[in-house]
Amino acid sequence: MSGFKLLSTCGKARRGVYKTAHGDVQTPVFMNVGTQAAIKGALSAFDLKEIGCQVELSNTYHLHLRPGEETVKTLGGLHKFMRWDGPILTDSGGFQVFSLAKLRRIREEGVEFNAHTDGHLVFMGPEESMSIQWALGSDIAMAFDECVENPSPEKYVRGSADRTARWLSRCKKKLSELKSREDTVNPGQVLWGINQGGTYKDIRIENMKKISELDLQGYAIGGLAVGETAEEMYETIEAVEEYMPKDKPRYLMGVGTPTNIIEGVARGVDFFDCVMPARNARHGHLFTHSGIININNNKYANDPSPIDENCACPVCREFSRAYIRHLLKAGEMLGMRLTVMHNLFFYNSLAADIRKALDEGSFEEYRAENSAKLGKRI
RNA sequence: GGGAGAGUUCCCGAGUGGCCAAAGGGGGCAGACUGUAAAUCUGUUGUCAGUGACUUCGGUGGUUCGAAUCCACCCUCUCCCA
Repeated sequence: MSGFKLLSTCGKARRGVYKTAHGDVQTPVFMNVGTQAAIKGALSAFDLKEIGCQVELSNTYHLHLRPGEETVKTLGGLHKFMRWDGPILTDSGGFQVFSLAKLRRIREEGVEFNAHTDGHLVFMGPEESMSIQWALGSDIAMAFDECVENPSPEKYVRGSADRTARWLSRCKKKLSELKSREDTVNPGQVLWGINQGGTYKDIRIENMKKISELDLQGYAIGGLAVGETAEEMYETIEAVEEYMPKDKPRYLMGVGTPTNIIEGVARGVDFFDCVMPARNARHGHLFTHSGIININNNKYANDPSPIDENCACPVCREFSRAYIRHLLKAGEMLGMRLTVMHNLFFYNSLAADIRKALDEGSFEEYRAENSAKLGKRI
């Protein structure tokens, strides 16, 4: 039902296709983050098609709290619930262990949180996370992990990475139990493992060797872009990439800037996701083919041109910078909707451009021309 | 006509003799944002020169070592009584 096919390579960069229970994913790919089964900025499943989305990403922890996985399951699973029939990846809630750090207690069994919604005590371990993701019916379930901030003490990172690896075995066991025993809305769900180890290459490599033995459907690099420099991030990817299975998709979690994505692809990564295009869009920070602009800046007040002259998105086809700036300044929801649509379209077409360059054998030229340029403020 | 009150920096609004270039909010200007507790957060917002100087609190004059703050008159506005 699922599986990765490598179509071509260019150095470390890979062009592939990944089969899921809800269709094929052309890689490299950027996945669009809709934490609570919605992309912030008022985008729906209708819009996902418009912006060129291949994979939607939702969050186990958030959907567990609200509305609860049983509700979603009763309504036919996440796909039917949000009316998106393409591939869905659910993040395990592991990142919330990190981002809600003040409210947590980590033990071998799992993590106790005080829910950010109302403070009630929530326990989530690998089994709980897998059960929730199974009920949600996503196509790709992520392993429950701990994401440690960088830099962290080596001893802590090692202990955490080892525990995350133990949790991964439990995730795998739990999913196969669920598959054999319990009904679901998506029997084709698969589990991807997550590599951890901070910026310590030996820990990363040791951890990767260990988890690759579990023969999962995909492998992610987690715990990056959480405090370290871009250079450290790239070096970490390079170190661990050698030990990642060649015939499985690689996912660099939570990354990143357009530059990070091009550089990630150049280092053998296939899947990316990031809140940046959506969040920054809401704040007026927009990506263009010539670099980054802040649409709130006074200099755009009377600018009749589109956000990006070279963008084919529905927003750039119709609306001026001046109008979009006005909407954002005036606090109109439409301003956020339009900017988010543009930025996500930009990210999805960035991935499409990368694939095209790989298909045409011109990835290195593409990288040389765009990697630095797309991250520059103009 | 009589009585009461108010006029503060872009706006609203604190401040009733020195610690006031003047709280706070809004607005403006700029910055941050990387598996989303984020329609959030931060800085800045009299002028000029990089620790300082200068011009501001309706106007004019005065009291005082010192005034946005006290006094006099004037201007404008609000409310109440005729």
